[in-house]
Amino acid sequence: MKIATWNINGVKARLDTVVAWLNNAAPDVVCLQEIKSVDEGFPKGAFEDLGYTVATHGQKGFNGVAILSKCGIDEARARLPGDDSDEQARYLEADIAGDNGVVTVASIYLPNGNPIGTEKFSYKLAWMERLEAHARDRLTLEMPLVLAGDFNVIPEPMDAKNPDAWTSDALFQLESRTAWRALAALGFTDATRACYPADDVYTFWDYQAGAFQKNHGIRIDHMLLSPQAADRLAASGIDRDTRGWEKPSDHVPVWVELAI
DNA sequence: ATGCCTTGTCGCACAAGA
Repeated sequence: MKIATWNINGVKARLDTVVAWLNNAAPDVVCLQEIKSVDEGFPKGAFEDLGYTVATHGQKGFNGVAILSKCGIDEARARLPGDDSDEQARYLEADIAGDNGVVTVASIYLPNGNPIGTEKFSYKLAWMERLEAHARDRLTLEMPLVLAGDFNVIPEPMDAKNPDAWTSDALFQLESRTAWRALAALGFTDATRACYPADDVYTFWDYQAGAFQKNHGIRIDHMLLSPQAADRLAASGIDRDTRGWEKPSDHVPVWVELAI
């Protein structure tokens, strides 16, 4: 089962690009972030025509996540537990059956948190605490689980072309990185880093100042695998070329191939 | 030091992104 994640920065602006990539990359399951659409406005039919079952958790104008699956969706659950007053659409998980078992896949759009020192940063950290608590719960099931999405965290200096440029950014704060590490330490495998332990691999390049041309990138889109998912990891990759396409997202797809 | 682009919005500039 090939599972991918991609922050598309607006589904309406990106529909043709996403469809072209789907035809090319042929993933079985896709987690999308920043759809920037309400559920009713999501172009479900365009994806159903390609054989995908579609689940969305949308919001007007900002945020919004979705999951596409060629293996159907047994059950989908929106919203991260732990704060009923949180109205931002940033979490959706789905149970998906493969040929050799069921996997739970989560599409995550973790808060950016900038600027630091504001309620946006404390919201990010609180959200990460809720994510850790939920992940802890799910891990007790001892089932294949994939946490996929835009985590808005640069885990290590090697995950940025120019780490010094990010020292005062929420993505690279010690608190953000510590929360990421605590989450991973529950027993997850960072699939990209496991497959590319020493390479400069990035998933985001800013639209501004020719960042992609200078390869001024950062790695902030991640796929965390529970032990039962990591045991079945066959391959992973980053579809960097999509950043050079016409009308690109500022993020690129990240994927894993699991024997499920 | 600042803005650099891009998207969506009851637009005719602005917020938010990272």
